Amino acid sequence: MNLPPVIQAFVLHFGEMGSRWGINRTVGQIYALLYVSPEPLCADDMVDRLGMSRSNVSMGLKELQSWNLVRLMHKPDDRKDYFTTLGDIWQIVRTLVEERKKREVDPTLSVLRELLMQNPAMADEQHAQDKMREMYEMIEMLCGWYDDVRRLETERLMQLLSLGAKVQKILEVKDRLFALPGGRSKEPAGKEG
Amino acid sequence: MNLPPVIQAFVLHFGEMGSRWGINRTVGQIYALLYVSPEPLCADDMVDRLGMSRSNVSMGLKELQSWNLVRLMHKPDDRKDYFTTLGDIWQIVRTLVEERKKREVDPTLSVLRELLMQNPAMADEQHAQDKMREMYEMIEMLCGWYDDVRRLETERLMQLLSLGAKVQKILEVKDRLFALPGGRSKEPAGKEG
DNA sequence: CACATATTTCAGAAATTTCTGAAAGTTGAG
DNA sequence: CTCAACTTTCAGAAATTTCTGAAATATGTG
Repeated sequence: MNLPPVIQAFVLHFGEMGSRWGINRTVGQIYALLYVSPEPLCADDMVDRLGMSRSNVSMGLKELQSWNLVRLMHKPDDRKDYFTTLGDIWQIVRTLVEERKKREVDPTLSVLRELLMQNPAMADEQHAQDKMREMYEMIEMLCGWYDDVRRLETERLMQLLSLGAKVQKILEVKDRLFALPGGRSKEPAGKEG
Repeated sequence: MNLPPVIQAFVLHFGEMGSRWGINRTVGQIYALLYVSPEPLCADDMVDRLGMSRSNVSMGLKELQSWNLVRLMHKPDDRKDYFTTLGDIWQIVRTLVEERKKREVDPTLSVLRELLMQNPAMADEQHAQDKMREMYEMIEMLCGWYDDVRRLETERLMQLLSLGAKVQKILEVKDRLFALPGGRSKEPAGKEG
């Protein structure tokens, strides 16, 4: 590797992290390098700095493009492809979550839905389906929440995150304010309304 | 494998998912099987049903115990170790998040903190540190939020999730209610009181 | 088209991870 | 202590994933 020490440490760490999250180590390194680079880099830059083969860089970039994590650019009078990460860190996280949902969560929901349609042949299958339903409903709930918050502007999202569980307190106030004599204030907050 | 079809499909799918998230396929299978089993299972049960070696099951269970995902039990007059998953699906997700934070997020924060202390030797390092700071601050913010919501009871958490971005509307109402003439209502919502 | 420059593909090599059987370790009962 | 029942360890085998160099492909230029 041919990088200033601080950048090298960062790149190595994110290579490791990547591989713990099912992302190829070198793909993690390429992305980390792009993330901290002030200018777009071409494949040969990455070969120089990361010390991996040209073909490996090529495959890594292809992978990153398929994840929408990287954008291809050109410079005038230069036939090389240059790459950058796109957006700020919040946009990056949004993209990561979106892609992982598409690739792993949605297919899991499909599988669960399909298995829940089957007729249980025995008691164990019946019980298994109950557990699968429990899981299905949780994932659906998380997806519903995600679908809602992903539309927020980053500014608003950060506001919400800063609030944390204090939202809870606001809800309690709301509950008290709108409490009806019949005790309807205890009904769970629904999405409608 | 020696499992009813619905359970087998579930176990296989979660083995796949596990391996996409950096969890060994067979560990995923063991956990999936335990999750849908109505009764605690012993290692030999798992060997029978999953068709893997006894030693593999032993290692998988050790791994799952280190993640606090599985509890060891005993039956009267039986020297075997029996295992179950613990808690409902929400508790499971909490445990997963907690452990992953401990193993991956916290160490990442340490690395970033350390790298941000270094004196940048050149312009590129300076820029890299700016990007690392951006990342560090985002992770801190997410952790702060997590630290808040993880304390909520599941019932409350679900309520919050169902609300989704509607919390936003409540905030807007609050902003209007407490708006001061000087325009202070536009300050970002802080964690302090 | 021929050439130079650049990228991609892919078969096999290398590295890593996972899995297994055999041996060693542990534990409770007699 | 000895035995039987059970679990863990671990070195090497097997499987999988990653990486590479060489060849193929693509593309802009004259």
